[in-house]
Amino acid sequence: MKAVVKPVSKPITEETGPGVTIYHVAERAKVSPATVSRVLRGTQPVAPATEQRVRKAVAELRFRPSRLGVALAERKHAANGIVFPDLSGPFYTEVVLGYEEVAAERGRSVLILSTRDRVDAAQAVLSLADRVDGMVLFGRTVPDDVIGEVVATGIPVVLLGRPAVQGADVINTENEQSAYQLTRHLLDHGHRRVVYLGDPNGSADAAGRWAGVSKALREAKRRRNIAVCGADEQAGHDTASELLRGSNRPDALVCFNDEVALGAMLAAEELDVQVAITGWDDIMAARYARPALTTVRQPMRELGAQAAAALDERISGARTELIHRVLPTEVLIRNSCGGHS
Amino acid sequence: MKAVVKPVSKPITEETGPGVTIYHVAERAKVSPATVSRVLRGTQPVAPATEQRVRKAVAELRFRPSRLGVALAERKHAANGIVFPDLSGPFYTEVVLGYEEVAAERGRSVLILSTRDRVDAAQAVLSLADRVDGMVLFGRTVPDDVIGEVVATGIPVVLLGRPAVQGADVINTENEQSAYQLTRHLLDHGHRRVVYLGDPNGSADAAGRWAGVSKALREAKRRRNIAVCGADEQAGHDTASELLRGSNRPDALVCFNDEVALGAMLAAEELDVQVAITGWDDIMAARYARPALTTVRQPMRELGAQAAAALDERISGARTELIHRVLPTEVLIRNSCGGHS
DNA sequence: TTGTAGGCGTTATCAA
DNA sequence: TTGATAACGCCTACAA
Repeated sequence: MKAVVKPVSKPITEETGPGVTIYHVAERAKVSPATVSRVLRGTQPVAPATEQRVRKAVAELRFRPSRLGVALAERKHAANGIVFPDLSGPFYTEVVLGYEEVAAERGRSVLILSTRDRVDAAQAVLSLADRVDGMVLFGRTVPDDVIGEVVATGIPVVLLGRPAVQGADVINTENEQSAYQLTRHLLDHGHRRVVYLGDPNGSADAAGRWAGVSKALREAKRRRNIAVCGADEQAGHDTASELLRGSNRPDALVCFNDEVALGAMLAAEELDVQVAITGWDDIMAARYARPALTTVRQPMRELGAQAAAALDERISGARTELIHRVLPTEVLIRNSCGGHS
Repeated sequence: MKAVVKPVSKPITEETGPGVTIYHVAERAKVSPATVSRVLRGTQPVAPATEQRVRKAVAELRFRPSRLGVALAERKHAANGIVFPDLSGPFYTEVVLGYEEVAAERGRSVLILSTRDRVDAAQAVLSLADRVDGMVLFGRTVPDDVIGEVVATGIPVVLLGRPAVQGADVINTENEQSAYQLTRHLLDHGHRRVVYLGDPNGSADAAGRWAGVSKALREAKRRRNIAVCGADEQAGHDTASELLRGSNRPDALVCFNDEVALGAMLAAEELDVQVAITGWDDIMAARYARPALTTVRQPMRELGAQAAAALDERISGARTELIHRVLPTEVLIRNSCGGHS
């Protein structure tokens, strides 16, 4: 029996738990570290008797392989990142959950990064990039050139809710068609002056929705009104407030998302005016608002899950060509758009 | 000028970006790898001219130190974990955001793990434990013994919304006092038959709230009614539905959280009965429900932020003794508890 | 100020 | 079937 070759600085004591290395186990089981590794990973056959000894030693010393060592040797993190602008509202939340679930199934951990009012977002994203094997990026987080840099690092990137960037997969949810449908519905029910509340320059989603609204209005030979507006309750409230107070008051507001729509509802309530309102996302509050909010439901879990799967395919090399996928959404007509169902 | 000592398998070419190691940089700048490291980390003074050469080489080769190598050498992950049961509802979401924000400030990445209906939760938590330098665990995720194992691995652990476990920091939000206050309010306004909807065995929070309700009822010499109930909308709806249909119908329901309360409101609406209802958490839908839901607001962001800070203190060694902190909450009286403000 | 060399904890190739 | 050995990519005493 030869002596263990590598001299370990920390004397091999009977220490237990953290601090125990594969060398300690090897010594105790009277085998080489290589054999311990083989037993633990099942990469090569090991004699039953040897395996028993090794497993015994592992158990007695409570050995757990160091992720740090494994990661360096394998040259991979076994982790994915996900970057989102915020987590408010159930939208991102559900996406993250769907993502985490699938990633976990595939044995990958998930690192999150919120860029919410962070000035060094680009830096943060880049630094995340060298802690993961791949990452998904939501639109509205960092500019295109940063995404380019991430892609250049060589890790697979999946974009969500954002226009394509060279070298990255893209998964979006349908916007234009649903927005068109929503607007048609309003027009068909007699609404004449429809205004879109959102910022087409703010995100690809906002632009897509506006395109749909716009198309329906054009077809109906109606004015294509838009009120550029932020994406939260307050912005919705303030913008709607102004519109509803002005002359030539709108009779329908197609809002970028539910938060904006709910803010707008509040404004209408305050001013005691009747106006049809629609949102987007189907957040919980949308169901509880009175009248219940007409909105569009996106397959959020699915979006996250598909993103994780897409990443995994690229990381594992199972797929090399890029994908560009659009998931269908569902229009939910409730009462806020006029009381007809 | 001696040759670089360590022979690198990958020939040192003029390759750029990923794959470039500190040796490539060293060679190009005609210094040793050690010097490159010194420049990049600023750990030791380096002659200005040398520094220039190194920085130039770094830029030209687009060198980024491998996290894998750094982590192993430093023997730390520079990452924290957070384990939560779910992300539904803004509660966990906000906590995670507060956590991530502070962790990022301190230069740590955040790994998330959701245990939601995952059968191998314990395994997942343990495996997360060896990818991070410390972690926070929400109550209702894994049993005490698993937490014990995590603590045994040697990493600092912070518990949230869960009774103390040997060796871990604990941060909770106030439950009993607020529940007491809420119940007193109901009693003072003439409600006689108050029922608590929640499961004291389900979580420490649920138990604390029941304790407060219980105390108020006892003092008022009222029956201490409890209906064991899950923590989601559906459970709230079903439980309330049954209670409100039975004889001796309650005139007030103190619910474990807003989801339960909103479900209960739906049930009351369906049955067309009047009943005071209160929730907990102040989720967005609580404000939009009609009547608006009386509830209790917890400092969620703050909870996450404090958890991150606490973890950091322990990891950095700035603090060794354990803390056990309780953050104050705020009772928000709205209309669902009777219409008096 | 700079270089040498060993260590961090695994994995995996190549012999034996 | 098993062991020796060389990576993996960086950090940092210790020497010079």
